Formats: sequence, C-alpha cells, structure tokens
Amino acid sequence: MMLPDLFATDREKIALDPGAWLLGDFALDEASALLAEIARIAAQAPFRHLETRTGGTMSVAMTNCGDAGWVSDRRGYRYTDDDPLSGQAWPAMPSQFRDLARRAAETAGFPGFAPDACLINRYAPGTRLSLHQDRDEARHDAPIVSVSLGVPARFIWGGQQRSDRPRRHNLFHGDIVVWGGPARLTFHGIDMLRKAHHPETGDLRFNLTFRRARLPNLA
DNA sequence: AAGTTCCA
DNA sequence: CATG
Repeated sequence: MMLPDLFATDREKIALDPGAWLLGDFALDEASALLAEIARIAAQAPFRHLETRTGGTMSVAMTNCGDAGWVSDRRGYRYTDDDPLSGQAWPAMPSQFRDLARRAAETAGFPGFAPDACLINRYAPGTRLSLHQDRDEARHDAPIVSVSLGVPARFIWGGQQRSDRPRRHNLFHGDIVVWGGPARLTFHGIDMLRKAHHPETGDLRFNLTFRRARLPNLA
C-alpha cells in the first residue's frame, strides 16, 4: 500500500538504493517449506553461537548449507568446506533454496545468480547483529539474497561507509532483500529483536543469506 | 568490531 | 525504559 511498511510489505518492490531491493512477500507462499528445510539442516549441522576474533560471542545462532559455510572464530572470518563441529561437509543446499535465491536475484536485476553458500541465522528475543559488510566472499560480482522468516525485525540499511547514517526497514515473514552491483558492500545489520509471536516459529526469527563464496560463478 | 558497556 |  502507500503506507510505509508498518505491518506488512504486501508484495511491494521497494528500492533501497541503486542495486538494492526489498521484495515484499516474495517467499511467502513457500515459507513453511523453507522452515521445514531449515529444521532438516539444523538436525545435521546444529545452530551454534560463533566467537569473534576479539573473544566476543555472537548473539545470533548460525549454521550453513551449501558447498561453503561462513564461520567466525578467534582466527577471524572465513568460509569453510566443512562444519568445524562435525568435520563433515555442510549439508547440501536444497534445490528449493537455490531456485528461490535465483528468482529473487533475477527480479532485482541480477540474472544467473548461482549461490554456493547459505548462512542460516536464528534470532531469539534480544538478539542483534550490528552493522557490518559481507566481504568474505571470493568475488563480489554476485549479489546477496536475504530471506526473512518468522518474527519481524528492524533491518538497518547503511551506506558504503560505516559512518553513513543508516535507514531502517521492517522485514516480515517471507520478505527478501537483494543487494548487488554498486550496493554489494553496503553496511547492514539487524536491531535487537523484539519479543513477538509468529504462528510458524514461536518467538524466533530465521534468516537465509545466499552468497557466492567461491570462485566459479557459472550456471 | 558480524562484540559489550555506558551515558545523555 | 527506549534510543542513539
């Protein structure tokens, strides 16, 4: 509707910046199936709280699927082929994930997106993710595709410099944000999650973040 | 600073 | 107590 995103995004396509779009409700029809896949992945590669280089602990719980998974520990940030907890490869990326990410990217003007990594974030009440860039990927020509599920959150959308004043947008169950090209390294984050209830996730929010982490980006 | 704490 |  004409009203800003107070309660729902209602399949709007909102331009955040050149190369950055909020696709309201884009994944709504398949959200239940996505949550079921998350549960299957988490049974194999459990959610865990990663440490940062400086000894802090992230409040967001994370796991991954795909050929590469994002991890943080006292050595820093990087992508790994295997889950450090099990020594086994990360669970395979479900074809539904791959297809959804490709369609969302295409809708945002980035055809041919072939993600090889999907970071899965789980937010409980009080969880936050402070302003950062996604810059650990081997190439930055592929976009980022971010899928929101469950309890709504306040998305912090900054600029190309950390000092740029961020704007904020609500992200609801089924919304997707895509950013690439000139927006690929935009600073972003999530405000502290407010306690709320969603019929499919209880008081939790899940986020799928698709990236191209490794070199080949051929279809 | 993909962290936490403090303070206006 | 919420926000920056």
